[in-house]
Amino acid sequence: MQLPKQYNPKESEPKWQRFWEKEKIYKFNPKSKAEVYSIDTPPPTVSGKMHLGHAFSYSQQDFVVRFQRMLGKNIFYPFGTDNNGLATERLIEKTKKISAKKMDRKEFVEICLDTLKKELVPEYVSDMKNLAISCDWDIFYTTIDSHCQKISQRSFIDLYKNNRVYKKKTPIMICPLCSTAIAQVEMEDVQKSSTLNYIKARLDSGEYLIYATTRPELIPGCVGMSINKDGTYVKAKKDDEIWIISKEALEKFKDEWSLTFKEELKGKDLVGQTVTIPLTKAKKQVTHDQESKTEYGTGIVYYCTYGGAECVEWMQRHKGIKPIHIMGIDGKYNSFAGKYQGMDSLEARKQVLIDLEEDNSLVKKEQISHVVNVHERCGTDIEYVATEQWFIKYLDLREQFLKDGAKLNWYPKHMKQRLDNWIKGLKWDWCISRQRFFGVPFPVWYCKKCNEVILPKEEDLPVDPLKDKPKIKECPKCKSNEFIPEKDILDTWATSSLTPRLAIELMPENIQKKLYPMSLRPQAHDIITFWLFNTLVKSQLHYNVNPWEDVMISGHALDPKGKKMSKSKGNVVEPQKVIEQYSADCLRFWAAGSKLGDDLPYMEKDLITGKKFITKLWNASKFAIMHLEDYKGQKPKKIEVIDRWILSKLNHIIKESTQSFTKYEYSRTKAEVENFFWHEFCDNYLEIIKDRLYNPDQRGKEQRLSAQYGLYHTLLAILKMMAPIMPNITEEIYQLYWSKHEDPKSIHISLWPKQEKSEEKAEKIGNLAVYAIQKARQAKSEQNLSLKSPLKNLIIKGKISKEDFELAKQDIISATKTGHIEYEKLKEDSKIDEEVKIEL
RNA sequence: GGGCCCAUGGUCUAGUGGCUAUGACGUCACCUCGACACGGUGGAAGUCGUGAGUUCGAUCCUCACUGGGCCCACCA
Repeated sequence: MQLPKQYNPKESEPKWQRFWEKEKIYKFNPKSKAEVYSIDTPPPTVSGKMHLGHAFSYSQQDFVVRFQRMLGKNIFYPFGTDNNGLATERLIEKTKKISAKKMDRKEFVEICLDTLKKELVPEYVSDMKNLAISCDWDIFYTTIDSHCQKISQRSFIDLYKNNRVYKKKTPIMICPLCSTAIAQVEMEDVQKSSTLNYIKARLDSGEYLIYATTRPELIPGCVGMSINKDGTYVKAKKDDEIWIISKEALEKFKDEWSLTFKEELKGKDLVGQTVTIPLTKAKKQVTHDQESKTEYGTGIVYYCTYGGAECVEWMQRHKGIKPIHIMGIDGKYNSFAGKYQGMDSLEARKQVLIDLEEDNSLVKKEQISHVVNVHERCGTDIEYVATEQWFIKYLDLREQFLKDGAKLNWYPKHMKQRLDNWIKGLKWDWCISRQRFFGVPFPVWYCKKCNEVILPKEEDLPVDPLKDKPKIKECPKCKSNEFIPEKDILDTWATSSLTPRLAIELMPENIQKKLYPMSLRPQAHDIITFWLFNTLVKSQLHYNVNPWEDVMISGHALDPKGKKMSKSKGNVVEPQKVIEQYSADCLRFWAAGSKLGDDLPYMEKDLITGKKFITKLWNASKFAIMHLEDYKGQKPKKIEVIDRWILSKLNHIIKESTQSFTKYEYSRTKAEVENFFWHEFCDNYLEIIKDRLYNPDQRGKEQRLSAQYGLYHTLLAILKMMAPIMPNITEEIYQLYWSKHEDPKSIHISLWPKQEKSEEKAEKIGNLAVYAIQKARQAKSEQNLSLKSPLKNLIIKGKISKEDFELAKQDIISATKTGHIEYEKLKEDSKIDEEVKIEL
């Protein structure tokens, strides 16, 4: 058979993609009795094209899925996209140049759905297919479709009925500029310079507390003054006034403020006193708070509604305190802010500082630099405002979640710590409501009269309360017939935490039982605390069971210098271009180069190595197929010792790579097979058997058949073991020859090579032969001779018997081109195991 | 501040309580050997981050430190 001289991935890869699709190679078979292996595929957020990080982690999960498929399992490998969140909303606003705020929600949602369906999702899926991801593309969901909306809403109703959700007025983060609630993930840390203001507040005793704040403008919202009861404070004389600050603060400001020390006191002596806040003249209690530190500022802090997360927490610790809501969701101060009404924080700050100065209450302004949370989109400082929000109650279950997390099989193990860490640090219940436009609506109406919550029946889901009316005629409580729809939408995580159900419920009910809990959740480490945890929570709350058995956590793709890739840095590598230039197999080869969980810098040299590997595989296969043309799969009566040697070595590789792959250590499998193929198989084995293959007249027909046998089985096993990593080139070679002799119509549904017994004796003989051949090569190389130049004499000493040596003798002669060969058996107790002498 | 990971020839990386520490890229010399010059053979290159401990013996185990990365919290 005449094979093309070169392998052309540009032709080959699309050809096999079409083949796999047409032949339904990756199709889940609901009727099969084989063991099911189900994957909770991460639904990527479709905000543009597939990026390198996706290519990296989806390749890694695809390696293990392909391996499991080759173990003969029935693979349930769905694909979904996550489109219900903010990312999509923003992308559509940007690309379509529209504003959700300024238009009808219905209309906006229509545009989003349409763009997703026609443009974003198809392009993304096509990228995934080009990468040879082996999902069953017919099992497809997108988190905004009605199937997903239904499941998401059902989840909410279920939790509501089990008293696991509640609604509460509580502070949330808002962006005053965008006039909307935002989530933690939408925040960014920025180092900003700011002013720490020292302000004087009069105690009823006539003495003054000096407190420090970067948010003086919140003075109308002040709810309390706090100190640390265990801290040491001092009274100091300032002109004719007595100032109270912490001992540390006195050290700092003694000279600057011309203070004279008067007496020391404990923080607890201050607790319970009443203090008058300047400007507003409001009277507040001095209380203890564990977070008040004597070393910061003056050791005295005022708390407002709301200066930041710490104020929110303070309010929670001090139950009796009533918040004073001075700000609306637009960030503007309301009537509770008195003369500052209508201003935003920046304007108010200026005015308050002027007023404080006039009031003679401003002691000092200090320039500081601190970290501020800003909205990543517009850079505006985050504000906290109290609004009505829906929560899932789960803080009481933390202990249980820790135990559930421990029951998962973690790959790699240490990633579990991140989940534990997160669960232990949980302080809030899970806020699932968002004041946004594009997403899954809450399936809730309220009775206009008595505010009773009205829920739809499950069979009526999904509903959009803004469009749909409740099916019931009147409120079951007060008989009123007027209802108000809930306008909020569910947070994206409330839906994506249901991905196992979203996928499984695409199957008939009798199949669903086989699929849950799922076998594997593959994902990257950055969202363990969100996606992994949330999915665990929902599964436990709904079904009392973990959603999966194994979790496989992959790392990140980094730029060549080991830095994060980001558009703003301009160091982004586009996987589409890499595939175009090198092929999907090369990209996957690179992705297989990192240990599971490790980050991996993108290095062009690794792509080149992959390309060379493909070429080598192609050339070696070309050679093999050429010599296997007349081979009919028969087993020779006697297998030559060198052939038994390679088969025995192969067995070790099969054993190790199977073990590695079972533990999700695809990088080891790749490295082991790569090394075995290149150095053992090509460099040694192929060179040794060439003579037998080319010259059966001299070496014997049976001896040639033995070489063919070794060649056939070893290369086939190598191809199979590389197939999960490089599905295209291995399929190409398989189809050129092996598919005509083996049953499965694709290498990807062929069975993973089985480990057979190793032959220790054959290995010893073969190893000695290879050692002798290497010595001969070395001798020739040192003399700058060609490797085909003949040797005069080759004397080999070793511990194998003379008879055993005879078995490999002819192969050694032909591989070294020696004119004469001698063998001497070393004594068992000899210090050296082998020795080779060469005469050129 | 809490937690986790990493540190091995110029670069990236494998690995193990003990034999000359893996491989790739690069580099140097040679070789057109009937698959492959995107190749082959051979060579040079590493005190396995620093310090201490456990041990007969540590690159591997323990502790501390230094540097890099990640996650979480974050200071009025």
